[in-house]
Amino acid sequence: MTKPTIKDIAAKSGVSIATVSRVLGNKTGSYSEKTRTKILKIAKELGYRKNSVAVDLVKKHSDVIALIINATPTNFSTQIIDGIQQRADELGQGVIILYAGNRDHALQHQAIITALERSVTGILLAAIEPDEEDLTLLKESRIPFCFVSLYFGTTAILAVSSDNRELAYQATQYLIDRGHTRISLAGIDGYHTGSQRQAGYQDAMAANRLPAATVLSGNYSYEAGKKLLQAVVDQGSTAVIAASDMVAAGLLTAAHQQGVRVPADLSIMSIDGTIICQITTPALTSMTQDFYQIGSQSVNKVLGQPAADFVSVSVTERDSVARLD
Amino acid sequence: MTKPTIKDIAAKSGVSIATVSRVLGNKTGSYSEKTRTKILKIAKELGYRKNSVAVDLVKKHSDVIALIINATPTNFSTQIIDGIQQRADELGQGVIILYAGNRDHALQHQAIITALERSVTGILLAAIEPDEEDLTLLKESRIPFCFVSLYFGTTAILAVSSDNRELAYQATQYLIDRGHTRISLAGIDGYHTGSQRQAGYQDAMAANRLPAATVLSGNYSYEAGKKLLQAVVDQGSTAVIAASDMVAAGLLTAAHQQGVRVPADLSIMSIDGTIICQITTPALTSMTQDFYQIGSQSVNKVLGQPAADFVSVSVTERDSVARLD
DNA sequence: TCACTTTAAGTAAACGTTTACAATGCCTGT
DNA sequence: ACAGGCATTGTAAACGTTTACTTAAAGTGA
Repeated sequence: MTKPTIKDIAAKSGVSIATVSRVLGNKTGSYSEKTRTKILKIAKELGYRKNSVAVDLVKKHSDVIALIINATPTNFSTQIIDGIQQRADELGQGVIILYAGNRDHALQHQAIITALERSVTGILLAAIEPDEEDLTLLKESRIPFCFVSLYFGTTAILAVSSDNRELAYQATQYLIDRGHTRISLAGIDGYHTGSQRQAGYQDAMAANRLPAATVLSGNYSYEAGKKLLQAVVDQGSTAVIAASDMVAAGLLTAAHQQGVRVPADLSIMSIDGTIICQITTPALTSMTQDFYQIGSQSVNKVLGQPAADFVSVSVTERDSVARLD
Repeated sequence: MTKPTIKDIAAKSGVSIATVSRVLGNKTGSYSEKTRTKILKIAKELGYRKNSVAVDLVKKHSDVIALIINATPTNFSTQIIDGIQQRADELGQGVIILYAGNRDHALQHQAIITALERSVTGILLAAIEPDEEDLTLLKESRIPFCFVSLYFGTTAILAVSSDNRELAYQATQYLIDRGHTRISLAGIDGYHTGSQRQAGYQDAMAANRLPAATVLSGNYSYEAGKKLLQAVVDQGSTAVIAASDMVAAGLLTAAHQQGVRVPADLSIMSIDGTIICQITTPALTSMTQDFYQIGSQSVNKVLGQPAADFVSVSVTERDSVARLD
């Protein structure tokens, strides 16, 4: 037995497929109660399940938004996804997630194409740094897209994120307020998010007439953090701002291994504020982002609803920052 | 301008849509090189992008496998996804991920239905415990499904996972070999995975003529771990097997807070072996699962290729287990 | 040159829905 | 009893592809 269609239901109940479609689609007021119950009964008997592919084709439209993610944001992705899923649900949209690997260009490109070919309502790109080609592809398609947790420095491209410059500025100021003057910034890359944070850090240092250290670049990973501790020590800093919780965790592991005490010898300020911060010893003080909000606002934005460009950040004090006197 | 179709290409190049379709679909040997280049050129000019929805409809088939995940496996999900994506790619299948929230029944059900309606090649359910209704739904559909990281105790239902009984047995034996006799098991639930691990633990204890402690149940989360430390202490155990890295991390945090030294006062053996184990202090000794393999094998299995039922586990020694003398 | 094969291309049906439009029958008020 | 309206249903086109079948043209060997 092959999968039943509305044609089967129509045949079995002696009505036309149009009527079946209307009943199943809940078009009000165009069929009698009697037909309705009969059709519903037969549909259930047959184990009918609608073919969304056919529906999408005729409607030229999907009621689905595609979310493209990569491996990097492991730690915070569930919060973003929760926010997206929840808000999408409220707006009657389904969500499919496309995985773009670990900053893998081919996969990333493939994911975008897949989304485009499926006539989705909108495309969300979480923590994805697109290359020119991808961006052109997106722009030329008729379908709206929005970057999540990434800001281009222009409102011409839809995006929802924390204000990375402000975030880094606050992180830096927080450390300065606690007496630190030699502060490192570690683990960021040279793309949008990274350079915005770098700017915030440098501005804050300058505003306090303090010399900014050379930024220690990395890829937001645990391994990067581990590798960068030595450089931080070499810079003679008493505090370091980590580009992510993972970087912070890596710095901390390396610190333990090399006998650098945290926070006595070195204070660590992390960026993200996920559960990772609670797991380490000492727990990591962090600039905490509201990933759930970022997710739900981005859904609003990609669907053309009013939405914030930036969502607020706050510092969560834990145990990795010392006050210097 | 609306999205171009093969009809537009056909019109512009003066051939029929059949020919266009053949060229674009790379059907060899049924068109001349000249037409081919002409069509390709025009397609590019027009910015043509195939409509997968229409293709799927006519082919009644998707070349896509659906992966349903929930929030719980945050920690290991990327490895599983990597394995799945990689293997699926090799076999010419795309992957779409459907998110089922935090063990949210409605969402989970919805995700299954979505997959069913989209005529995917196969459905993968990662760390999902289905209820009867979901299982019936899946069985009655014509499409193959495979559970990932969950074993039903029967080969009637496709599944790929670690051998949870064996895993727990080994974990227990490992601790016993190091002189522990009072061992707790914390954080598991009563479903398949949980009860298999419980059995392994109890068997190992019995085989060593040791009394098994009452199993401390939980939901594999950090919070559960935190909450359960006191119970572990109350059981007077010198060692505890944690149901997951997150549970282990929770136990450890609570231990720090309550002055219980790890591993001096209490040894912790974690299950999973993700990066979390490296982040904590002390680093967590773990039963390490090969999630990448679990992922790739499950793709094989759901596509009808030869595949393992179980993938091997191993212990990774770190610093959270003490030897008792 | 003729019958025959090969190559290149076209025609039209099919996939499973939705929906504009048409048709039917019944009811209403006069 | 009849025009008009409404409720209910049917007919058929459309969505953008793929593909079986057909046709036309060109090449082949004797």
